[in-house]
Amino acid sequence: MPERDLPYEPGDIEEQVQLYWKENDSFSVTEDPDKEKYFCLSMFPYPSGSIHMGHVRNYSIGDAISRFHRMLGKNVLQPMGWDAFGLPAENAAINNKVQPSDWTLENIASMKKQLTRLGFAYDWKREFATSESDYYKWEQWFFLQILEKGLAYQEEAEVNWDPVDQTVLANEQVIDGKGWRSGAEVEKKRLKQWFLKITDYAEELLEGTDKLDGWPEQVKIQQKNWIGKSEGMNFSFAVKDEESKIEVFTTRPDTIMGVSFIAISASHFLSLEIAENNKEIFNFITKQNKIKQSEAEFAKQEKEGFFTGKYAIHPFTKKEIPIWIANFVLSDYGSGALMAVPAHDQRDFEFATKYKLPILPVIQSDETDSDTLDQATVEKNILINSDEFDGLDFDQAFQAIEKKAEEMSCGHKETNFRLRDWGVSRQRYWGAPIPVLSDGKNNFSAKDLPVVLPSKVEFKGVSSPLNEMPEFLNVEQDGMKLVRETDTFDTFFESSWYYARFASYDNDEFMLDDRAKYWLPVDQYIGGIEHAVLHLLYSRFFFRCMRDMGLVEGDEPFLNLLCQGMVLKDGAKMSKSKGNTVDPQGLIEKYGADTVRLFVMFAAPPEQSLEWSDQGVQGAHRFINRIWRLVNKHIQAGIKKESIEVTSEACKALKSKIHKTLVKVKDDYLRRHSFNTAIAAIMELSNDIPGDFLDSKANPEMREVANEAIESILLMLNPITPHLSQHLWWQLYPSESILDKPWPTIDEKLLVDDKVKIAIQINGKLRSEIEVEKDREEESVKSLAVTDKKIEKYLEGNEIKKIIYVPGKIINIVI
RNA sequence: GCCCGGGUGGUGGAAUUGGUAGACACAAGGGACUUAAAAUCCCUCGAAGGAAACUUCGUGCCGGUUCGAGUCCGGCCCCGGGCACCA
Repeated sequence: MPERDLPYEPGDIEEQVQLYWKENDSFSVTEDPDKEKYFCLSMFPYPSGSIHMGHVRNYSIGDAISRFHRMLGKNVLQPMGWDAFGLPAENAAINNKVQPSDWTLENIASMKKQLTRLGFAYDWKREFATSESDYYKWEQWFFLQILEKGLAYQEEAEVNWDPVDQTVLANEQVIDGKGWRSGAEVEKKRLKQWFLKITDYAEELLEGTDKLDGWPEQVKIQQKNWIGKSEGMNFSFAVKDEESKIEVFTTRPDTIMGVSFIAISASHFLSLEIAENNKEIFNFITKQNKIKQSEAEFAKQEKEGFFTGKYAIHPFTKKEIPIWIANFVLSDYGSGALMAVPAHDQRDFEFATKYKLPILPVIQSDETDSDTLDQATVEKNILINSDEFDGLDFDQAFQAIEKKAEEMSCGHKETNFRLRDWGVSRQRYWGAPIPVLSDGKNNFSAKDLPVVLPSKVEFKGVSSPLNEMPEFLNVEQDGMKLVRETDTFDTFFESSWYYARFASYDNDEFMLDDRAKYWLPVDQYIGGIEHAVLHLLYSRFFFRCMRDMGLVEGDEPFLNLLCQGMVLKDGAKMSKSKGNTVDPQGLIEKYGADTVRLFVMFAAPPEQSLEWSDQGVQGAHRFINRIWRLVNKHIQAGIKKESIEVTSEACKALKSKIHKTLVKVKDDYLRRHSFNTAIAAIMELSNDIPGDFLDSKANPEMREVANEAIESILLMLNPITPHLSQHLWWQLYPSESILDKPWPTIDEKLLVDDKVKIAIQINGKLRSEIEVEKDREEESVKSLAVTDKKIEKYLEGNEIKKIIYVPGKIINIVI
């Protein structure tokens, strides 16, 4: 019997348990064909220097899921790495005069220490940072494969340009249209940039979304909206007295007869043409084209436009339709022009109202008098005022209009996607260099050249180091003078395939090997909702590219997805800028890792935001102390493992409670990911152990059931408070590891009660309650209900109209 | 502006498929233990009325469906997040 070590000292216990894990290499896994594999992955962090509560929450959830699945006998892989390229390293370099690489490595070291202190079950041998050339050389190789397949191309694109600092700015570096350092008015600048043809996969990504059964509905909707497939028609409007034509795309070809103007964007070729001879329009489009606007800003701006003085010819009626330049037309969707139908589109309606343009209703609705309309009617319905198309519904009209347009060669059916190709070029230092050479006209793979960052280059706070290294920049290949690409990859490039590299982490010869086919797809992915679109969509795209190269099998990288909510304090998101952060480090030192983990898991369901509470942390700590005392009391009473028949009511009741709790907690962990209710159920069970069961004077039957309760509690808590569970398990079974203990076998017979409580309602209001045998006949239960003392007085003088009986639950008497 | 979430006691939350609203905690109040404090243990704890039994009301607001609605439907208000005016 080990020495009793009251009171609970988390620091010592956790250190001791973690040392045991380290010495036994407890979380190192390899491929095992005999076991079911389970790949549990939490989104890897950017190494900012120290972990925050969001990390603690994210990784506590991932660790609980990993440890639980290990108890189910699976071969569980839970790796961790570092998303190490990015802007903050450059900023720190400028501010602190350190190299981004040094700064990043230091941050990784301190964050790794913190994660280890929290006791997360990571297979650290697989750790990598994306800024290591051993990692990014593979994505450079991968990019060259993509390039050869024709999935990468160069094109001019707009960037934010700071004219004072002479540098490209990220969106977050633009504040109120000004550069964050210089304060200079930011300009749009066009640069040649690399794009990946994600649009080639648009249809497949969209179809795949529906098959993601393990993903939250809201994330799937966001992805679908982002891909944005819309089916409609393309119409070609001739410009009066001119050769040119305006192409428009519409999802509502049925409203073609209601077109009252054509709206074109400020960067449409016709706008630019007219601006040459019109100062006013020139100023208008210059203003529109000056700075890049976010979509939200674009949406909120007051509708503005200019009449071009030109007219388009309606393809069917040949009527003249004014052409307007309008600020609500996107330049990079469709053709940058649209047919405006104010009666049936709200934006068109607002514009038409402002500029007194005609509103022509062509779809039947309750309100068809255009003079009294106060908003557009967007619902599909029967066509009116549309000549030969009158009386048709949407589908019929679509067909008829399509046929006529085909005959007149002025339009055709078209499918449009919202999704645009992924621009991967960044004009930065701290990123993976794009491995391409150019002779000024053509691009060539930098296949036989070292593509890693040259180590002798010092970071000076300007874009790529290669810019300043003519001897490195200019190379000769087969007698041709070539120039090296100086841009680096978007950091989403690294995070789009890192999950796969964990499987083949030590392969020097190949990007991925057969081990990736064993481990992938990720069975459970956990991370913030802010990655609902970009990161997850790019990963799904890359996975398909890797599939098409035979590197991985299947279509999707992430089978199940859990998006955890934000951590709030005083109702606002915890952030440095708001100054409302709580440092996890201090809490871990004060209460221990188990308390912090227990609190973040108990305070809210994982998908919801979590309101921080210092008192809640104390509560979690108190519960751990209660378990500590409970187990110690139990051990002091003396454990005798004997299989004893359970006969007394109290013992039967507790045994039943144990098994019901085991079922609930397993379901909460496995299916519902409802850790807060799982913990609540464990608390209930621990409250339900009668005090005298833990007394040395208790009979063997009571002691036996108490022992079962204690063991179950430790096993159920193990995924959340692994140090406490392991330490106390050692008190019961010295030197036995709890990590691979299976989930206790559930005795189905104990889950069903002989007697059930039935609520009795009168007209839906609770009036009484009776207890009956669980398989008692319906008629018999009903007659018991109507003769119940409390019920009788309500029935007096009233006629029973109906009795509804929900077996085992409720009786409703309608009077 | 659009899209997606959410709104339940003093607080965090529970109610899993339309079936007893408030599980489990936190805070507060009262009590026990203690010389005292801390820790621990016990009791009370949605609102109003009532001595009590109990009654009425109550899940953002208004209406609907249903024997029965926190849960489903329609309309609205507020809060949070995302964004792409997608024609």
